[in-house]
Amino acid sequence: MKPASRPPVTIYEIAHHVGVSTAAVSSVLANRHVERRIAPATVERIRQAAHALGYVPNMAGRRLRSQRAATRQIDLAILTSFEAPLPLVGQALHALQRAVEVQSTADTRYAVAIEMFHAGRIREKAGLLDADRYHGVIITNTLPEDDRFLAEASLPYPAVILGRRIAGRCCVLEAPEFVGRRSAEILIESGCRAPTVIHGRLLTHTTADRLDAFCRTIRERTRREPGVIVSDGLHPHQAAAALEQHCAHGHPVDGLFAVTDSLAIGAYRVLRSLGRRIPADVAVVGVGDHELAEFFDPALTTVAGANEAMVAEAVPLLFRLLRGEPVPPEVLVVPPVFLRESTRRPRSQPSAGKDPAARRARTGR
Amino acid sequence: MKPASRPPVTIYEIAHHVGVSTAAVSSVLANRHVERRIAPATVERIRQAAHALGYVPNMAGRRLRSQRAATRQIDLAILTSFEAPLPLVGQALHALQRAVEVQSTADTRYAVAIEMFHAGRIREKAGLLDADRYHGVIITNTLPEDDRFLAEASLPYPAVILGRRIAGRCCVLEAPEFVGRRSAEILIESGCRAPTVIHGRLLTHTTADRLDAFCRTIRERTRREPGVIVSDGLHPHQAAAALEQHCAHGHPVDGLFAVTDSLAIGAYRVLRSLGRRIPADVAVVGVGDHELAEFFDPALTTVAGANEAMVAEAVPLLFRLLRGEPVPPEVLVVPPVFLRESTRRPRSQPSAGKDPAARRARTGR
DNA sequence: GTGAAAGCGCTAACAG
DNA sequence: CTGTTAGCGCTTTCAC
Repeated sequence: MKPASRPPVTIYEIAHHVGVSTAAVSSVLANRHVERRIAPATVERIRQAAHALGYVPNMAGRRLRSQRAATRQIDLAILTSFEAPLPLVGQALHALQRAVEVQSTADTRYAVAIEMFHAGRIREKAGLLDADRYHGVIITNTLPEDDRFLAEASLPYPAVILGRRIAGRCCVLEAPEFVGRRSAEILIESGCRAPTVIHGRLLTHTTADRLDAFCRTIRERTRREPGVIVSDGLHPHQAAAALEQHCAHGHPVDGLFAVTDSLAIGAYRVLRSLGRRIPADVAVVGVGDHELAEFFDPALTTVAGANEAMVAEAVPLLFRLLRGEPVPPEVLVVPPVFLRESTRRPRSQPSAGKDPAARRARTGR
Repeated sequence: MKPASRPPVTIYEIAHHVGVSTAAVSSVLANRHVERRIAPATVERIRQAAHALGYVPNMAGRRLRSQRAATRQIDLAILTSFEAPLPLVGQALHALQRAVEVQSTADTRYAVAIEMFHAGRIREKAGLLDADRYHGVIITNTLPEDDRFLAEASLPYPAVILGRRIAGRCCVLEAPEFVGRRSAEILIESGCRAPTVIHGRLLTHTTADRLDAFCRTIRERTRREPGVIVSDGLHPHQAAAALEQHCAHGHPVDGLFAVTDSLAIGAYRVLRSLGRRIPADVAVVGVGDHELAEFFDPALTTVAGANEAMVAEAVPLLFRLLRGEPVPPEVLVVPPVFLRESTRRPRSQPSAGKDPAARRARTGR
């Protein structure tokens, strides 16, 4: 943020500067000087002055006045973090746009904006609490710090929160524990003895829940500690590095749960380069937010992140809030599960005796 | 679009309805009734009335008035089609947000909106020509029909066009022919005898250019016609279906250029299921807009779409337009090339004699 | 506790 | 051809 500069230039100043009326300036700026039959020389002087003075139109003023056809504009926003993977934002955006298109009437138009904050620092986002910006927002990809802020802050507009539970707000969530538990079960059913989870250092509400549920389920069912790999970030590169190091340290891995799709992609590459076959040597379960999961080789089994489903719930909720209708404080979405090749471990386990790495992993040591 | 309904409710009507002044209504609606010490009963009645009448605040009015601290708001938008792949939009959005963050000052805030139109039907987009919405826009993912419209239309705000050349507008483009030509060269250098291109039915300026340049280069260098596969859409499924059918018809393919990354993904799967090895049997070149190209198996060689580079050029251009500074009518971006495994055809071609499909393909028949 | 009233920056109807 | 002026819907100061 740079310091403030001088106050905005108005058409009044331009008019004064050129020595004409504001009406003349207005019409020139709106390219309506032809109808107004303004002298070409004047038009030119007005344009020059506007440029020279650094005129920037005030859209609020323009809108307020020209809204003569009684078109009201509804301003919506999606609030997300810079660090978040874009696909979820893209999905939300797409769903919102489609809804908006349907909701649009001759006298109501919508604008969908995106606001980005730095993960964990939503409170520093300027203008967040201003009541003069948005009619409603969808908030997503927050970190726990952000959630805490949102719980205290009184946002001056209706909001739907995606993927987090925040007291007093309308939230759409993945059914808690589901993803972590099902992923653990899938790995166990695949015969894994050394199930391991990989996650990024920054844990959101959702990823923390997945991690916890996975670990708990593994402990309960196998009486062992699950392996845990912490990646610096969510990028495949980082996941690959973390997994590689984990394996290099001799930790056994024959089943991998990636709390996020991008982590699974990174894992695939390392496993391939280590000569570990999927699913024969290592079964992999990902979170299927990624539309390409089924195009991986082998196709990735996913306990699908509920993104799409969550978005589908959130958008109508936002419109209900906008209309002032009552909404449930919380909507749980149970994500679909896609069993694909990455966990379809053959019963006969043909490689068990041949591959030393696989055997070591499978014995849990 | 539904038909119009009654005109918007204002605080004046609420005030009238409840029998209080607009000042009272305003303070209640802004949750400032405590400072104003309004009677709880009145507060409640105002709230009820607002709800009952279906009050929707007019942000323009609010903003105009409360803009006392001289904060001016700059409204920017990214205009894209519903049908476009979201990654490009995501990149543009991200780049724009980061720029906006830097540009923000205490007295200037930015809002970045996204507007979506249906491919080829940008002219039907309501409010596109309204001067009271945006200070500037970035337009992308247009089809030729849209480009024609944009060339005629006089948009009432500065615009930067991504990936298309439109007379009289500031455009950022992939260096023409580069992607198609380089891709053709890479396949030829890989020893392909039956290079084939796959593209979607809808051709944008960019994809058409890639297709043309590819075909021309193949013809010039090999004196043969390139194979052409037309996919119904850009989705991997559709690409897979198209390629499968092409192969089923006995058309030889030993080199494939996918004008779009998602097409390459679909192709990978089909080739795998047909038992064709990449790159031994079929070399594949994609367009590397996809951040995951290097995580494919084998890693995909890409003549990178210039998306990232284009966006990096476009954002500063938009700000220069906003400041009224002169801009070049056209900026060409030469995309980087990433040679990866999908074209690293081994010199010895160990499979040439063994795989009948491969041999057939390689002889060009 | 509450109302009256002055504009925010702009457009457009109207009067020269 | 050009200027004057009345608001658009809202917030806020000031007066009661």
